[in-house]
Amino acid sequence: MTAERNGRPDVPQRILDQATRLFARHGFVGASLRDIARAVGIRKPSLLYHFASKDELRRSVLEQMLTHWNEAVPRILRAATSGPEQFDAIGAETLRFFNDDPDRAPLLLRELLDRPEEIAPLVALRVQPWAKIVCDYIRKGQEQGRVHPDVDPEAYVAQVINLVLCGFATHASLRNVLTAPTSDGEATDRLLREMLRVAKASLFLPVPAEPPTRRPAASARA
Amino acid sequence: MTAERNGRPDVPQRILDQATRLFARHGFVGASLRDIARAVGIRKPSLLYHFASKDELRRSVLEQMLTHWNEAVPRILRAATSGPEQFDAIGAETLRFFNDDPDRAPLLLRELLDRPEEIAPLVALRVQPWAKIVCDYIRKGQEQGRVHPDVDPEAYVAQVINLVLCGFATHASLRNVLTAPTSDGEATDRLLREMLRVAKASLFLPVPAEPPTRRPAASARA
DNA sequence: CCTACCGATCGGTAGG
DNA sequence: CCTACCGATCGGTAGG
Repeated sequence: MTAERNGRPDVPQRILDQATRLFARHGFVGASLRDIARAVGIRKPSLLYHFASKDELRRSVLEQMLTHWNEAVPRILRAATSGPEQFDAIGAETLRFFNDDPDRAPLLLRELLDRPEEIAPLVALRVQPWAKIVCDYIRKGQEQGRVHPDVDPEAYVAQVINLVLCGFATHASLRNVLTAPTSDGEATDRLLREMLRVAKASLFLPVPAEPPTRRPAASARA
Repeated sequence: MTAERNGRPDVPQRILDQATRLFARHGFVGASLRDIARAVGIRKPSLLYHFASKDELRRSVLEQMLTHWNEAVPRILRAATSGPEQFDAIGAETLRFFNDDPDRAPLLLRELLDRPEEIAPLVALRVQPWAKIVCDYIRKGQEQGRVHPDVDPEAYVAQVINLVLCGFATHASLRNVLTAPTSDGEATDRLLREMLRVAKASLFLPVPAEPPTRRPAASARA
């Protein structure tokens, strides 16, 4: 346990939290050690006592986020066990990860832009198990005729990652690109709902009409 | 004309080009005026003779990109006139815009992350006409039963922008997240193809089997 | 965890 | 378009 007796997290954790926030908002070079220290309520040299350099702080921030991701993966894979709403369950758990801390998507996206050669393999490693499950699920669905036969599983997964990452990282900016009349919360809802719908509709075949009490389809539509 | 007699662009244009490149690669704070000046082959004070401040240089870079976008829009809208492959034509022209200069997507994405409140309305203004056409096209398609009735046109457009922007900005990093066996060019192709497929498959209904010889289409909808 | 301080680099200016 | 220079801020260190 790294939390102190009173409710407040200990200093290293508070540094990590504020660094996450400021790196996500202003980027690695745009957020100075002074800014981060001030947000924590200490001086810069004190910060450097806990993290030997700015770059070590960056790596620690990233590592903490990937640890959180690793904790979320079992939940996601459990959601992917069986049942007709597997996809919704995986989607809900994945969205939850980015919703739990709104800094995660922009932080990851910035790292991908700033240091692709360093981050890509790191992400690949952690996303691999998740992606493999989803790809297998897709291929099985294709054999069973539930999934579009022309889906390229790996490329589909990559594009959905793009969609989710960018969707969360810029939804604060892009929701106003839509017509203004909607409230902020409503605009976010519309964007999230459409994000999931796009991911689903591009994956599944339009269900060959075999729900419980339906006749052999053909004319059913609307 | 701003180009000199010999093939080389004039100095301000060369500054804009290098600034675009370095802002896209390292971000606004991460690319110094010294770096940009050196890439052009002049000294920093000379650069500041052409652009009064770093921020003015940033605005000029952005303005040039939006100007290029404005030049692409008529081509895109012309492609959207009529014919069954409207969507492919719009897609091809839009992809061409980002392909013509690989710095455009990351530059725009970085600006959206760094200065959402400044960039969002600016993008909204320039994307509005394009988005309106696409939204009208979607709604017409919905009335005609060619497009999924549960597509939220504005949200769909926003998500496709996300997909394209992030897809181009990070495709260099994420294509290796896929299985490695493919060559770089092939991986890019797979990602681009899947990007278009996702955008299309989530939009159109699975063509109600009434190809060339079209009749009034009364039976297609219950 | 602090004060005091370091060289390097930042954006920008003076002056020609 | 240049050389020479400015104050401010950067990441990081000494020393307690």
